[in-house]
Amino acid sequence: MKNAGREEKELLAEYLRKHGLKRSAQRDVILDAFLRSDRHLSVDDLLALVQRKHPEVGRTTVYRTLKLLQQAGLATSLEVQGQSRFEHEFGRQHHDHLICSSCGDIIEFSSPEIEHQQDVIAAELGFVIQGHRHQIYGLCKRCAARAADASRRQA
Amino acid sequence: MKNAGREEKELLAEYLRKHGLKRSAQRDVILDAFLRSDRHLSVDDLLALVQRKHPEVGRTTVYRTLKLLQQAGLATSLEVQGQSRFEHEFGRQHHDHLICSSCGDIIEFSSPEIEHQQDVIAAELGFVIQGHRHQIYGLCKRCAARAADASRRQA
DNA sequence: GTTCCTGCAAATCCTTTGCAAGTTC
DNA sequence: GAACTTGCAAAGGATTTGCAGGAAC
Repeated sequence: MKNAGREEKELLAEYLRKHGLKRSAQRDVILDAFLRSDRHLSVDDLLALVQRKHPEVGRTTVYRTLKLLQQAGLATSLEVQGQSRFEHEFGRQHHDHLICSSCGDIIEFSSPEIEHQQDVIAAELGFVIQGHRHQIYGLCKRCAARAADASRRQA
Repeated sequence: MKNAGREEKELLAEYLRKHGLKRSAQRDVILDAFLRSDRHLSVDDLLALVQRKHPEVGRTTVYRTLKLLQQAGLATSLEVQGQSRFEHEFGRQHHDHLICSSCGDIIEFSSPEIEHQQDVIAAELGFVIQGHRHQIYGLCKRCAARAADASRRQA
């Protein structure tokens, strides 16, 4: 795991250069924490990770840096319960999410069939797709099992 | 259009009775305004409609009544740009939405193929579906045409 | 009469913005 | 040194909640 995320770090550096922006210790640290995680982080999740080693970094900077990372193509966001969460974007194929309403777990899925159907629907309407969000809510395997168990015991 | 929404009104009455809740002038008026519209209303949209004839009704009551209508199965919500919007639920089949990022228009679609694929995906993961949200963003036919026009003129 | 409703103001949650001080190039 | 960044505090928008007065059953 040496040089983990080296490519992403260079991408950010390039983005900064191209846009006349500046490097900073905070940006380095936030990107690093972001890359080390493979979860769907909320702003506060990421802030907490960063503050473990750098308590002086502020929430505002995390917000601003995440926006930057999105613009640089390193992160994308999803909305879960009215809150933004962020995941890696670079080098990943598009996917959507199943979200467990019990434990909050977020599972990724991708479906060429669904993507294709979207195109068909849009084409019929003359609609030009720019993006989409598709979330499936329910119980993950574990929580479903637990729920089944509980109702069995009750019977 | 005599007795428009009579069935829905009875449904609400029944819901109130069953739950030991009370009827009120505000609830009548809000439901009525909601039923007369066929758009995807924000809380403030609905508030404005209601206040045309009943300026004394407060925003809080609209919030509370919309929650009630959802529980009674008369309304469902969708999230658009971090804001809730509401549409009729009773007697309607499930559908999802295309949202024009230029004019804000919301177009409905439904796709048995997509619904089926969702079931397949969930089944593979042992995930029990409770619901889903699927939104496609882009340009509606009219805005796409306008955009194409503008870029042509520029060339 | 008791219980439920209403509307206001205040509070909450997430996110953005103004600004003075600190950094980077 | 000019331009960009930061972190705080304040502002912002959407939604919820506490509460006293009013309506429904």
